[in-house]
Amino acid sequence: MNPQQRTSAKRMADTQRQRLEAREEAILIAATRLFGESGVDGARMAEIAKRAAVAEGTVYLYYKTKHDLLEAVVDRFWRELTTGARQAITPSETVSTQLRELATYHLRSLIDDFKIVDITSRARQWHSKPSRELPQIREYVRVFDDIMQRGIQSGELEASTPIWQIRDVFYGTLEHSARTLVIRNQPIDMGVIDNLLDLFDQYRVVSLNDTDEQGSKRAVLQALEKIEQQVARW
Amino acid sequence: MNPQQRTSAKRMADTQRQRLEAREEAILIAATRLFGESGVDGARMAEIAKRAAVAEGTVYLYYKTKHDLLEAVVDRFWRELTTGARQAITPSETVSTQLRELATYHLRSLIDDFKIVDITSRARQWHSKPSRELPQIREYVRVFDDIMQRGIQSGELEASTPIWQIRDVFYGTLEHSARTLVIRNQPIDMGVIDNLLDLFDQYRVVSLNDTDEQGSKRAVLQALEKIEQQVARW
DNA sequence: ATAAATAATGAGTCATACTCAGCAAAACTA
DNA sequence: TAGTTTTGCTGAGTATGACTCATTATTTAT
Repeated sequence: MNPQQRTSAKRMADTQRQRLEAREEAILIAATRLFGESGVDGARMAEIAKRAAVAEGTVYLYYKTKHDLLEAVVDRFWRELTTGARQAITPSETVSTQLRELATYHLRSLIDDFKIVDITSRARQWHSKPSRELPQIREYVRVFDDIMQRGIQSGELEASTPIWQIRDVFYGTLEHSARTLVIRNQPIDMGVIDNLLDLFDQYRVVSLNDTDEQGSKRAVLQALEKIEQQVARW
Repeated sequence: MNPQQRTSAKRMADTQRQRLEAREEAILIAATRLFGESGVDGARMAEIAKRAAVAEGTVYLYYKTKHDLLEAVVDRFWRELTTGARQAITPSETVSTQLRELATYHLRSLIDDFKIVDITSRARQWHSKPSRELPQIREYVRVFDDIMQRGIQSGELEASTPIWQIRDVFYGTLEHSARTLVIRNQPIDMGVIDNLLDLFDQYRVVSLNDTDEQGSKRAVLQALEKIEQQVARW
């Protein structure tokens, strides 16, 4: 085989690979659309194939089952969300502002693409197998963790509460709020984000000085109540 | 028709109605079990019928479709959860304690019956129809609202944040935390509840300002007294 | 140009949610 | 209590839609 031929063959192989990837992408997009329109159960594999301009059997060359396809759709969605979230955050900003940026982006996305978000839970369920977290969601969640980590390292945030608990407050609240808003057919409500971030003040390191009399008292009170809770347990 | 006969007929009608209800209940229980074991897609209508000791066709006399049955299962679950939650709350206790009781009960239930909780989202989805809240969940949520309402009326809680936003923090956080714990195969973690209730302090009307020095002191004193009471008990 | 390997097709298979004609039991009538 | 009507139950049968695979088409290798 001379170099000329090898180059040619390689280029061909490349375009072929691109063709395959384009086909896979087309199927994924068609599935995303139809799942959104008709729900997972309402979506017919035949229709997905038709919209992707392939034969029904072809879909099965790329995705072994309907559930596999569903997983791929959901995975892709969260991957794109991760990219979007990272872009929505201003690197130079304070931790608190970054959290606000992330919260806003997240809530808006959840509302806009609520159908896909709703379908996410389906992807986690596979017959009797235990519910697991999808890899791409774990990746998405890291965007939050990174911000928090930075806050802790800079001394802006206290590190006494496990980060996963704070994370669950953050994402749990936003997801629930998104559902509430969608069900009520309301647009994004910044009040939700203001409220959430007010709560997050609690994780801020506040020093007990004269200039913050209220904060001091609150801190003392909270400390006492924590003791009370501990004692109450035993 | 003499009274004797009417009574007899009525009694028969009653026992007949009971029989029907027992059958319906049997189907519901069989479905709950199997949905939990095998997931919604893994559960076969034939198997549900078999476990309920009825013919497959009979199931369809009580529930028009599998999805209907699913809805009934989920509805029943949340109805029982509502009863349990109301029982878990001590009427004479403070708002803050009641919230803790509810949070603990809720988190524990979510973890114990995670399978059914996970299935709840399926009941909301019906092909392309928009996601809606199930009636019984709306009822369940009232347990929380009632506590909050009482807190606002007694002046213990401030009313500036819309109650639904606070509710979303509460349930959203607990649901997310439950998922985290289940996925990690961990038992209930009281830290989650402590953290959540610490956050809820923000909604408490604590007059920690100059103009109400007494109120501040009273709050601190009350906290100390609670500790004293707890310690006295042990 | 030809063979080998890889990709695509869609008619056919199979599992299962759901139906319905026939049967059984209960309720009513006299 | 026998006959009649009404109500409830049954499970074999149907329709649908996910998935398969023998065949055909396209690409790669020589």
